[in-house]
Amino acid sequence: MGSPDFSVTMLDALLATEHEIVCVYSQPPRPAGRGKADRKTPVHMAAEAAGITVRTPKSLKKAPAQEAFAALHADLAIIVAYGLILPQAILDAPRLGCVNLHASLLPRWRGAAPIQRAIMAGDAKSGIQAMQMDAGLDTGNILQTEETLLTPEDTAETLHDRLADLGAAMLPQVITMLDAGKAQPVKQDDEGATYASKLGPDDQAIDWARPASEIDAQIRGLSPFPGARFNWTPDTVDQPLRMKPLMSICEDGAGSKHSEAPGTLLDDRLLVACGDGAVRITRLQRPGKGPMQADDFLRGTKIGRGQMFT
RNA sequence: CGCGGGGUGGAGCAGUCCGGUAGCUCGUCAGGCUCAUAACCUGAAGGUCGUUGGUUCAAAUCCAACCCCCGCAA
Repeated sequence: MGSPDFSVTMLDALLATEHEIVCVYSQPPRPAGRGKADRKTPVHMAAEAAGITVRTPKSLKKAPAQEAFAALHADLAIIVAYGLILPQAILDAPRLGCVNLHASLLPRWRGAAPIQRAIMAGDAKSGIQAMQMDAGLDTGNILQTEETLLTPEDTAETLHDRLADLGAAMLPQVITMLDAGKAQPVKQDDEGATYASKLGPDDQAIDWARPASEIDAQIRGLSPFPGARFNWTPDTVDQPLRMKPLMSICEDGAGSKHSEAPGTLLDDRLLVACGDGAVRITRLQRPGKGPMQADDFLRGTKIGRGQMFT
């Protein structure tokens, strides 16, 4: 069970094993992209391409859907970023239970957007974990963990890809362990739990008055989707442009002291004054355009020291 | 038929409203200067202005259709 690209990586890993995949569950096709036409999820398409039966119920709370699931007589269910709550009846159906792969080091970042939240919070490390699902939100017992250290160059994209690869490598081991009855589930410590709530517009808007380190983390944590954003009004235009920074470097060391108002450009190469320190934007996107390196942007744009971002 | 932005030498852009010699910041190539350089100077190559049709003496620019790219709480 899964929906986005992240889950496709795990599906591919399963396809490479000897195990039989009796059915794939995914979110129903939804209006998306240009034209808002209904689109199948990445998992849906990948499963079809592999010739596997796909089911896309809107909910699993009702008896018919639960009976249909039980009728599969699956040994095990693997859930990766599926997006639906699984009622107890579903959790109990497979002989070996339901295993969830979650992209954080639980109990930190339970919930919807663990990858982005980890970077936005400036965490030193992240990871992916296999967990025996229970009725709570990402509260099940941990079966296996793979950690990875975060660097100042990491974005949601790089971490996403890295965790997907780690998860794909880990998944077959977990299944083998469960099948052999050798799994050793470890209880989570609810004390340190934090929640990775869904990303919204408030998460995207940059407040230049905040410290440089936080703004840098925000930019990278939301890159490339959905993207942080700020407004810039060029001299030649009267409407502010909604700019989307995709990569940045935090410059909050000794040499970055300044007395400019937050949002002011401190040089001609996109060094922006923050409440504390400054952030240099190194990759960005302007409305209607594709992502570009700061160098390319500067070549075609009149912008320099003293201008203001809001 | 959801809304919107855009396609101009290799890159990023201006020019389009108000038709009249294809421009800017770079890159590339050649030469020069320099102990030296991603620096500086001189010169050169490189473009059917997304496509097709229309209007016009004349279209990147105005009109129509089509193709492709991008953003909109993923």
